[in-house]
Amino acid sequence: MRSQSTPGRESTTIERVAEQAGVSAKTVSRVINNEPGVRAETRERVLAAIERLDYQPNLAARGLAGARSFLIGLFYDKPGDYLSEFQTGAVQRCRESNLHLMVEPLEAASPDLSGAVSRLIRQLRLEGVILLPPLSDLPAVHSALEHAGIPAVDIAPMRRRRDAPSVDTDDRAAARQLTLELIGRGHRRIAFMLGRAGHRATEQRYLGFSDAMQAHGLTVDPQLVQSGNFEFAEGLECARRFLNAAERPSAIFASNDDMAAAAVCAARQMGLALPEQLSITGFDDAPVATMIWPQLTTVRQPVRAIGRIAAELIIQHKPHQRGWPQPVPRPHLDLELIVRGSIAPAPPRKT
Amino acid sequence: MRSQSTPGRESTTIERVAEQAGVSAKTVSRVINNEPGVRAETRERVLAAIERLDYQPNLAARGLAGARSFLIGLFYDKPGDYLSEFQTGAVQRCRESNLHLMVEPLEAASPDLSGAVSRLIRQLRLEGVILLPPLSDLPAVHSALEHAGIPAVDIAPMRRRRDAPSVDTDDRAAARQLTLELIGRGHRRIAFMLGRAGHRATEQRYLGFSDAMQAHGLTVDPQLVQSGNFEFAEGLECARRFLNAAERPSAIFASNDDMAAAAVCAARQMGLALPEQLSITGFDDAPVATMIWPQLTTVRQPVRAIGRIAAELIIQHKPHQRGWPQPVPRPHLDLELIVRGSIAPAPPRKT
DNA sequence: AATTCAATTGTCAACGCTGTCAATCGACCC
DNA sequence: GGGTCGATTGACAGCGTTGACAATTGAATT
Repeated sequence: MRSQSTPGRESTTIERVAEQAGVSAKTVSRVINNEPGVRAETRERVLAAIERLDYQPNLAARGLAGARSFLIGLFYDKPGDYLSEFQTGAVQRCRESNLHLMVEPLEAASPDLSGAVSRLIRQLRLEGVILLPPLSDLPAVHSALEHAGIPAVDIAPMRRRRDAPSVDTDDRAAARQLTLELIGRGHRRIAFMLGRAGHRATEQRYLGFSDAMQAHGLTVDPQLVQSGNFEFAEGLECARRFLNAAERPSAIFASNDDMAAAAVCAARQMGLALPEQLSITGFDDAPVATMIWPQLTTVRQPVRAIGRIAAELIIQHKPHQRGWPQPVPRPHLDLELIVRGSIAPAPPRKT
Repeated sequence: MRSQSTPGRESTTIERVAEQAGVSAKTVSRVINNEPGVRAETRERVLAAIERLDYQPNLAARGLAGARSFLIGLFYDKPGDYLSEFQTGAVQRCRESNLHLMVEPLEAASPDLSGAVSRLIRQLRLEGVILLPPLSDLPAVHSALEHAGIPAVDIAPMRRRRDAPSVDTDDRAAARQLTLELIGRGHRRIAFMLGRAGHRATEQRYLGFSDAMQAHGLTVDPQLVQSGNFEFAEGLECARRFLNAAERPSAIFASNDDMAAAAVCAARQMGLALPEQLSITGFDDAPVATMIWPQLTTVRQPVRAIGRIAAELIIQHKPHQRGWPQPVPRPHLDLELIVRGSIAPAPPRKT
């Protein structure tokens, strides 16, 4: 035998299982891969042997010999709370199919993005890739992946690609609903804080807001639509501008919770009573939503579920069909409106 | 040739590079692995060929043929903001050595924890594993790893294992320093909110607090030391108990920012002016620290750097030396005290 | 009983690389 | 000129699994 570096660690091979079960290695392989054409009784016997020997197939060997690699890539740009939540969902789904997730941070702004992607996929032979925004909108990434013939799932992309699956939630509908909560409480003059440009969420949330306002014949004051870039700091500035406007809004709809938290701070610093004098809504149900007072009315994103579905889409994709079937899967996910203390009936209008 | 499932995707092999460079495959392998005993000129030639052909060695093949797998595992229990930050640091370091990180969530409470660990390492042949708390303190995990002869780095473990490396920060010193900031502002009656039991941070932060109090001859009222379990909700309860105490503390030291945010909420609901009537400190410099008003005085954890170092330790570990060298590496990391608006001089004492 | 055919199982090579060990090279020495 | 020795390089056999294809089995059919 060849000297193994890890002393004494001979792990069971498929050969040993075959011996135990009294079949050939190939048959064991068939059982492992759930291939058809194995008699039930034989399958049982093999399964028992696997169990008895506590056999685990070697991933590297499977990857080398076969067409599959059992590896899925998760490419992201910036870390964040939602990332770990998302990846946990994705890993869960992977486990059910004996796949593994390789997380790879990628500089969205890097000049050699497509080179980096190309190197990764050739090195790892990924079976598929999940792209988190803003990577899900970068042509450099898409083309490298497509060139290699590797299926990719876009998460919340700005523009859906033809023949490519994506996972996203109906932010527009949720934003509409959230806005209706404000309108229903008598708010008429509502400020809207936009997110970062180039994100689907930014666009959709504004559209939903707009829908609701229009449906009620309310006009949106352009001065009350400004960007906070999804960041607390910029949200703070933005909120101050809103609150110093000639005619103060009675509510602020922030496109994410961080900015909503900023609005809370700004309002408090100006001595406004919350939520009596100003209603505030956020989006995402981020940790901060319940760590401030008043707690934010917001929309919960099923982040873990989205991760799970993204993995599911890759897994469902049949390797031999290059490209995706028509129609491309478009799973639907429901958002949950969460009403908390940060909104209240609009104060009586000063004449 | 054997039919590849990915049509037309013939990636360059080591053989092709060898041909280009006019050497044998083995020599190319030597260059790739930085093995000694290759003439400089030859090395150049091979490197040039690799460059020209844009060759990427196949990970599965390397893993199968050689003693290494080029895979490091990151085992965690619960996702969270710090996880994605940590893993990003770890991946960065891995990249520099052409390694990859496999993230694997593991149920700390699972009855078959050691089985799960054992299956993972046999399937993946991990070169090393990074254990995030609380996994870094579970004997089931350690023993499975040790049994397989796989090096593991414990992150912030409660008890350091003999002959096993760990990465942690000097929370005790930082907590001491933070407490001194309070004492220096005249605070004498300070409440301490503990974290979750079984975490090193919980223990060390309290000790640091205790150190500082003792150094100044201040007594710690046992009624003012209670646990908020590192969670906002429980922190809220805990803060209320502190603030309703017969003699109210003039400051609260919360063991993390989430609980500090809870203290802020609790105080505000009781109508206290912050920070004039109550100073509050947190720990970690979590996102919430700067998203509330007043912003939290806290301690920044170099999370990404810790991740990087954890990977470094695994990488430095020489595979042929089973176990770790004496003395086991104990890298030192500095914490950064960040003074923000949540602390102020103690109000004059009533009497 | 011979034939047929689908179902089941096995044989063998190959996946792309590295470990082992042998071969070659070239400088240096007697 | 031949010999010696360390430095380089190469030949070759796997690593553990799966793909292609051949072999075997056994029930149904003639």
